[in-house]
Amino acid sequence: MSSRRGERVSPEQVDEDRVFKALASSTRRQLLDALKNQARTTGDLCERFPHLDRCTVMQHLRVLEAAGLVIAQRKGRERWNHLDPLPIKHIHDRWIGDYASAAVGMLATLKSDLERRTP
Amino acid sequence: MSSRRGERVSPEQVDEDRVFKALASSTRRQLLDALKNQARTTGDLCERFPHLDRCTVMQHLRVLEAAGLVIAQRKGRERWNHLDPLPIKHIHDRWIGDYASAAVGMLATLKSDLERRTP
DNA sequence: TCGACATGTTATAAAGCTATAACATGTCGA
DNA sequence: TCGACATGTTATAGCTTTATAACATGTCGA
Repeated sequence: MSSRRGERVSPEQVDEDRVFKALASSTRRQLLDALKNQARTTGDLCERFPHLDRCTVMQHLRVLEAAGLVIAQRKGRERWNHLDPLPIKHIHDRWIGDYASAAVGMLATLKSDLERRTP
Repeated sequence: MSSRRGERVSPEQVDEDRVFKALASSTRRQLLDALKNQARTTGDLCERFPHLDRCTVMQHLRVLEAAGLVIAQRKGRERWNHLDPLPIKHIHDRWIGDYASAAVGMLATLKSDLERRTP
C-alpha cells in the first residue's frame, strides 16, 4: 500500500484515512444519520435525498461501504444498508478523543486561571 | 451560505464541514500531531516534512487555519502556528461521540448476548 | 544598509471527487 | 413468463484539491 507520493503506509493508516475521507462529505454524513436508527434500502435513501441522483446516492454508499461504515446485504431485489459505527469509534479512540480531552484540559486551565484572577 | 447544489446551509454546518474536510487529509492530520505538544514555526514544520514542498505545507496550514484548527501569529520574521483543539471537540460532541457510544452500546449488547448463550 | 533568511502570493498541471447519463442485470408478482 | 421494479455498471463533464514553480515582501543582524 502506498500513498500518492509513493511512501509506504500501514493498512491501519489506510483504513483510518478512508474513514476520515468518507466523513469529509456532508452528504455522506447525512446518509449515515439516516441509517443511524434503522437500516434502509437504497430506494428509501434515494427518496430521502430527492435533490440527489440515484447514482450519486449509490456512489456515496460505495464510499461508505469501502470505509466499513455501511454494511450492505441483498434481500431479494432490495439492498439493505446498515450502519456500522465501529470505524467511527476507532478513529475516536485513536485520534479524536485525545484532541477533545486536550480541549477540555485547555478550558479547565483557562477557567481556573480566570477564577484565580477574579476572586 | 449555499452549497455546490445551491441549497441553503447554516454557518455552523459550514464550519463543521470545514473541520471534517480539513481532517480528511492525512498530511494535515500529521501536521496537527506535530503541533499537538508545542507551537512551531512554519520553517520548523517544513523540516519535519522534507518530502513536501514548502508551499504545500503552507497551503495545508491555510486550510487548517480556515477550519479554526490552527491559529497563527507572526513574531518578527517567523510565523508561529498553534493548535486549537476546540473545533475537534465540537465535532466530537455534536457528531462523533454519538456514534462512538452507539458502537459501545452495540458491543455491550453483543457481549451480553454471548454471555447469555455460553453460561 | 544590505544580504541572507523566513514567509507570502499567484499561477498551473495533474489527480481526485461529485453528479449525472445511458445502459445492463436480476427479481418479484400478476 | 413477462413487464415493472430495484439495483448495478461504465463513462464523462465539471469542479476541487494537491503539489510545485516563480516571483514578491518583510525582517534580522553583521
